[in-house]
Amino acid sequence: MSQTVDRALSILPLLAQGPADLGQVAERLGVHKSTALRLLRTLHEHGLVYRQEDQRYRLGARLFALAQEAVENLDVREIAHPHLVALNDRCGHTVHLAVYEEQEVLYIDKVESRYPVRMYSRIGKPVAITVAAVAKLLLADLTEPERRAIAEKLDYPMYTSRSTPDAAAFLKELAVVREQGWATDLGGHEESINCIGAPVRGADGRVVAAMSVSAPNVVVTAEELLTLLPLVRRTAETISREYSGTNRPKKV
Amino acid sequence: MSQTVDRALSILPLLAQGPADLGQVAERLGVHKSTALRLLRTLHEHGLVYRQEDQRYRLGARLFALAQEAVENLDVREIAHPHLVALNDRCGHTVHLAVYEEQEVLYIDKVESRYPVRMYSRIGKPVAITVAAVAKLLLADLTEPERRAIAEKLDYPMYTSRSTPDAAAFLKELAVVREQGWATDLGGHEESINCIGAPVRGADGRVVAAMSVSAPNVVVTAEELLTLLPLVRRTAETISREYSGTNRPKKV
DNA sequence: AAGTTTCGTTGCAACATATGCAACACCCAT
DNA sequence: ATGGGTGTTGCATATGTTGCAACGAAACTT
Repeated sequence: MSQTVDRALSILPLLAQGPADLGQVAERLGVHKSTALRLLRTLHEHGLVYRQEDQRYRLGARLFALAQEAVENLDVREIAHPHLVALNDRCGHTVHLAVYEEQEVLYIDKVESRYPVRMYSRIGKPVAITVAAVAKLLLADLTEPERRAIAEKLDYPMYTSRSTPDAAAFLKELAVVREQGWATDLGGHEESINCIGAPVRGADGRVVAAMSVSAPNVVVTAEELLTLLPLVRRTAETISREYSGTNRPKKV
Repeated sequence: MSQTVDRALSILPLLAQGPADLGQVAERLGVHKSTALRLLRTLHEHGLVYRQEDQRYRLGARLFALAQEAVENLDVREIAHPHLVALNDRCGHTVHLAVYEEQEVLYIDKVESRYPVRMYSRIGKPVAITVAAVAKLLLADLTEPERRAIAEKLDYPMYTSRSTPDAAAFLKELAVVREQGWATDLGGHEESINCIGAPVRGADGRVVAAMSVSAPNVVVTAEELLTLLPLVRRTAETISREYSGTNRPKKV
């Protein structure tokens, strides 16, 4: 763990929230302005940070290029995408694809129902890990000690009265999900939104990604949403088959 | 310029080419293995780098998350987006939005005609700078010495027989674009694809982004596409107005 | 199975490098 | 003019980073 690099990298999420000037960066990093300046300069040279005309800093172009390459290396996404679209065509609801990476669950694709162009809205943002259907699916596939370790490290915010309250309940839920091969989130994150999900598996049977369909209560009830379960599971299995079949052995 | 940070950041483009193990990273950085290890660890803690099962490193999904968050905060894009969609609704063709940054032109938004969900495909990727209509528009707005400096640094790949052949031709084209306030790419990148574009200007009149409409020959001829020019220019002007109007004075 | 190579990891001492300070330069407002 | 607000530079100190060498573990050979 390198202190200097650590500080420099801490600037990135800070700037992701919006442009900031030198003083703000220094303050939020807890370092002297001159130090912040030099770190920013280095980031700037690598194109990760951009300096706009008012001299404030924000994230730069190269970061986007890198991110693009990073996501291209996730070939699950490419394979899954057309199937997610097809699913969206049939049911009309929002479809998500997520992966587990380093103690986090991240959406890597999304097809939205009403506003097809508003796709970016949440991709890349960390998922509410204790309640989301995709998170349960991904965590349920870890080994028992891993699950336990993570469950105990997590916070359990009560987004709603139906949110997972604590580690014990979470582990129990994971066991259920693990056995039944699918997962739900019924109003656990937002009171009026329900969600059903299924796992995408690699050739060795391990879960490499998870997909879900979300819809608000006002459109369909939880019961109606659950009738889509076979369709969702079938889609996930189709993706799994294609992913395990056409792929080079060692990936993601 | 911080050496430590500089080395750490140099790892990212290196990994963008594909996964690498510790030894490879150390060698290509020209540092000792232990040094590379510590740098990688720091990158890892910030999620920029992911360690796959065979212990090799690759770019992490967090990068994607950061970029995503940053893109959301780019307000040109937010303001322009609905107008791009409206334009797409009317003409049916692919619509692009691009910005210039640090010697590069990048697409930051795209509304595609046939495959509305395939939006991600190229966003964030550098544009073919010597031929694309949006690139001409963005570069044409720079000062004369800047244009000359860039034009001389560029390569001029002959994608097709109509591609811009050299710096002289490029500068001449920029002068034309600058004066007429719009640009075209008629088969300069791909033989069968034509493109027309217009600039988005900020409060001070400077070009902050450029938009374009693209369509293949088989759908509409170049002449037919040109009839859309007034519509495209009007859209760009609408975005410009909204952008300069509702915003605090100093912004990208 | 034992030997051998390869790769990742750790502790440590020496050095190089990042740090905070203080002073300067600059712009905008009063 | 003058004051507060920026961003920027040179410098001496010491903090943090570096390479080394040795360890451990796993993979491959024999």
